[in-house]
Amino acid sequence: MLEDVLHRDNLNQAYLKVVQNKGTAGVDGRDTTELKHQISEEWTDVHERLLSGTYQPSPIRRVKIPKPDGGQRKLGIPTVMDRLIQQALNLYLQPIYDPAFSEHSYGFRPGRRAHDAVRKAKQYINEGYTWVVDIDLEKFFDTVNHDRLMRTLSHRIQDGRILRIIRKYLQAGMMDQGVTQANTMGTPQGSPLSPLLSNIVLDEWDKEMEKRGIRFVRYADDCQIYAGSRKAAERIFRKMTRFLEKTMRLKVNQTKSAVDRPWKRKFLGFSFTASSKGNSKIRVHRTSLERAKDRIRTITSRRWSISMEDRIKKLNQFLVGWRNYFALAETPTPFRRMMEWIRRRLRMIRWKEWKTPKTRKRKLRGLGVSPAKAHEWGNTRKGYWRVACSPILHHTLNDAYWRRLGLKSLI
DNA sequence: TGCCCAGCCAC
RNA sequence: GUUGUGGCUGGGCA
Ligand SMILES: Nc1ncnc2c1ncn2[C@H]1C[C@H](O)[C@@H](COP(=O)(O)OP(=O)(O)OP(=O)(O)O)O1
Ligand SMILES: [Mg+2]
Repeated sequence: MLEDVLHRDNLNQAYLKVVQNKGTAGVDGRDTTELKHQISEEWTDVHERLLSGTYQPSPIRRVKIPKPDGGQRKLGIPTVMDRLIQQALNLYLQPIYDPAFSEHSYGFRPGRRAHDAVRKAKQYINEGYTWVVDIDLEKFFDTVNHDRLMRTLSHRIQDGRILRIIRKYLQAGMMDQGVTQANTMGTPQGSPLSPLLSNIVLDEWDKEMEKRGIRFVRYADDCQIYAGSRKAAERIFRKMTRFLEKTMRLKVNQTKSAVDRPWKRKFLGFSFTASSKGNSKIRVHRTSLERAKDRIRTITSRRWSISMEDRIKKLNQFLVGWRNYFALAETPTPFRRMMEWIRRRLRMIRWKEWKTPKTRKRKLRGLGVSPAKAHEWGNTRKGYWRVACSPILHHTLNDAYWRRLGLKSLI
């Protein structure tokens, strides 16, 4: 019921999410800090029009951002008011739809992690299904068919007012450089409701695969299907391509999709080691490792004026976060070599704040080092480095290392 | 247990 | 200039 969507508690939660996301303004130029004020001024009117079915959402704002593969991602940013309403719809619809989704679907779903999807994939491979049909959809969100989506929504949602609001959001159009344009397909990349809608769309595909007893793992539009032979995999690929394009009206991305061995493919940032004895292991895919190196290069770039301490803090929090996700890998990631590489890069930077022994000693004292030790270590750059910076980097490798040096905390 | 902040990853 | 969903890590507050 629409009244449940617009209930105080639901709206309050939706409001908090919009504000805490700290996103930027939509076409009306109002940002999240103004939302409270905007609600107090406009909500009674908006609420009225939502109930009477005369609410008209604003068009989305087009923003293009670079994709990791070099392409462009076209974001569609709704106004904060529309984000609030969509958050409320999402909070209401998520618990209705999510429990009915497939066990093998992992993307955009509460309580489900990419790690579980990768573990499941590994299990299939080690059960002997060593051929994979790797399917990715082309411009997935942008190609979602409105009529099909609305029809599937109408199966579970009785309240026609909710359906009409969702349809209005799908048809809200976009505004680019002052020109508004209507749109006939797709759900905006950047709308709070889009991820759930996309899962509602692809749930039909999940059900189709389950009906055929296919072993698969899906994360958003990235689906891995496992088979025992190349022939079987290719047959599934043809069947699924036909299903997706003919009956679902979506497009299979020919350059990103393929039938191959799992260890030749990337899935959620990981890949696998080759094995014919059911002994494949999870490893970090090289492109993910390259992206990490790129990030480190920019943090340790000489052209970036930032204090050494801040640089190391940034580096450390990146490495800790990065490693946390990729710790799932079972092959030893070359962390030690990476650390050496990072240290070499940092040493090449001329840090002017450490020019004199005096400033170095004062810093060490501030870190809780005894006067005698501060004198000893602060005299040389090398000594300062070893005590004040190196342990932080080492910390990501070995927690015991810097405790040994008698430093409690640098961060 | 709840809330807030910073960040990382997937899509 | 960068939206969204979901997950996770670290820190802080009571
Ligand atoms: N940063 C993001 N913000 C919002 N939505 C996103 C973001 N990244 C991915 N998505 C959503 C929208 C995409 O259509 C969907 C699948 O991602 P992805 O396959 O990388 O792109 P895509 O399917 O739109 O283009 P491509 O043709 O390159 O596959 O996930
Ligand atoms: Mg895609």
